[in-house]
Amino acid sequence: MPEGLVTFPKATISRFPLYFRVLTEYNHQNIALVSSEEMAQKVGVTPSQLRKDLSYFGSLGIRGAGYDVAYLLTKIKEILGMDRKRRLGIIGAGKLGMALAGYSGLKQHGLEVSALFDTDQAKWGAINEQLTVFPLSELAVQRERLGLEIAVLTVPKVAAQRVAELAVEAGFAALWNFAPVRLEVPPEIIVQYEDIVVGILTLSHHLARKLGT
Amino acid sequence: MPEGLVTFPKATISRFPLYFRVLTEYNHQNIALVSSEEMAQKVGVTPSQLRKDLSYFGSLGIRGAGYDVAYLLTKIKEILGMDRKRRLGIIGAGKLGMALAGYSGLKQHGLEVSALFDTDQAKWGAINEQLTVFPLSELAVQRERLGLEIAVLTVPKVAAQRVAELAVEAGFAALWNFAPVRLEVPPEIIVQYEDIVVGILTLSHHLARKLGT
DNA sequence: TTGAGATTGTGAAATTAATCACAAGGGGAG
DNA sequence: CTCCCCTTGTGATTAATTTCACAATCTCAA
Ligand SMILES: NC(=O)c1ccc[n+]([C@@H]2O[C@H](COP(=O)([O-])OP(=O)(O)OC[C@H]3O[C@@H](n4cnc5c(N)ncnc54)[C@H](O)[C@@H]3O)[C@@H](O)[C@H]2O)c1
Ligand SMILES: NC(=O)c1ccc[n+]([C@@H]2O[C@H](COP(=O)([O-])OP(=O)(O)OC[C@H]3O[C@@H](n4cnc5c(N)ncnc54)[C@H](O)[C@@H]3O)[C@@H](O)[C@H]2O)c1
Repeated sequence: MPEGLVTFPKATISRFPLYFRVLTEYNHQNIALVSSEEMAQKVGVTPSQLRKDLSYFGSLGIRGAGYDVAYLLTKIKEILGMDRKRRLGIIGAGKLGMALAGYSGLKQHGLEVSALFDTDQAKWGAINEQLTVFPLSELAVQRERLGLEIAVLTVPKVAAQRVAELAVEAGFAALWNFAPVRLEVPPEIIVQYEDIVVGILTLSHHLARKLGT
Repeated sequence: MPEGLVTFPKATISRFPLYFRVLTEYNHQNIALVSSEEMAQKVGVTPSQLRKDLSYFGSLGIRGAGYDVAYLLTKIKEILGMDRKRRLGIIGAGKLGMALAGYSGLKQHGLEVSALFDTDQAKWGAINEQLTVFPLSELAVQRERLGLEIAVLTVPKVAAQRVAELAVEAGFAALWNFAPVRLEVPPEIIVQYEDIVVGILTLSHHLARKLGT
């Protein structure tokens, strides 16, 4: 089955990080082999959904036995692009930007925050041994120097479109946008939106339904 | 059409916050009437999807004319439970918890962070005029006193399950969980997961595909 | 008051996603 | 080496969601 031609539900990819997490746990517990049933239970999906999800990327299991934990981990890393380190530059060294810069969950997944950028002069300079906040004018130079691929947008929403354009000009291939606005960028640029308000308002809706507003 | 009986796609609700945002903009610009085509364009959905989404909640537009901005805003507020203020208690006054506590986007949607809780004694006390960090033992008392409904979990993942149980015991009706773990709670408790790693790994996958890993 | 023009609301059709159910192997006991 | 048991991989089926296309009906101008 030629991997490049298969199409699969968009939701499939969003389940892979969850598979990755439970596999990491099994690995820690020195469990070498796991069945789709056991794993699916832990993730909260059906076994057939798990098997179907994996099947889009080849025949990754062992019939009659289950899935080899270590092997499946390396395959999932490959699928999610975790087989090599990806470097992030955070634009907007404010409350959220600084929280993300100090979030260990990123490094655990091969994602390294390597620089921050801000227009506020007062924020420029080293934060610690590894991290420095640069002025925006350094965007292209530091991207090149540090090998940054992904720009994280944690600037106020009014600045987001302009900053996105600067990031594209500076050569970033992908944007991870936390500002609550839709960005206009060239089609070859990958954009991932992270909209926290959608989550809490979904919750609020359920709450309103349950309580009768 | 009896509102309570209609079923609709889960994704419908997650589009309402986006509709709300563009309507707020129209409102600011003193635009009173807007067509599904114009609005859909701005949000990034098809006009028929927008109309279908709204139709699940009644006949909210005016045939031949469009949607009345002010009216639709009040209806969407109702649907999303924004017609009254909801109070949040943040458990875990760390990097992310503090960022959320200072996030103006919440208040703009009728969501008010009214207290924080932490086990770390060094964090206890007032942050500013409005906000205080309490010890976890105060959870039930302060929930009652301040009218907190939603517990925001921004604690390390190893603590999340235990903290969720404490929040339920303390009488919270809903949990907004930022820790990367599935929570075991009674079925009547509403849980919304916010998993940032899913987003960035989805992006990483697209990047790997595009660049050939 | 009437008719032309516009845009909604919505069944039906098309598309996409999830589940089912079982044939196709692989493992291991004897 | 063989046979039985077990679990995967996957077509077929069912379910969910989106898109289509047009009848319904509202506005506005004359
Ligand atoms: N704080 C949160 O918890 C949270 C949650 C979800 C989304 N967001 C979104 O993230 C963004 C940042 O929020 P925040 O709370 O961290 O705000 P903040 O004000 O704390 O930080 C914004 C930072 O961006 C910098 N900045 C402003 N204009 C800039 C520009 N043109 N180029 C580079 N840097 C610029 C500011 O100097 C500041 O350091 C906002 O769009 C917000 O809606 C925040
Ligand atoms: N930092 C981020 O940008 C980010 C992003 C996404 C998700 N998260 C998740 O959010 C959670 C918090 O992350 P963080 O970076 O803010 O960590 P942090 O270490 O800065 O903050 C954690 C806070 O929780 C407190 N705490 C620990 N155990 C507790 C308990 N049992 N009860 C109450 N409070 C307790 C600690 O004292 C600390 O103040 C983690 O689960 C993390 O995976 C963080």
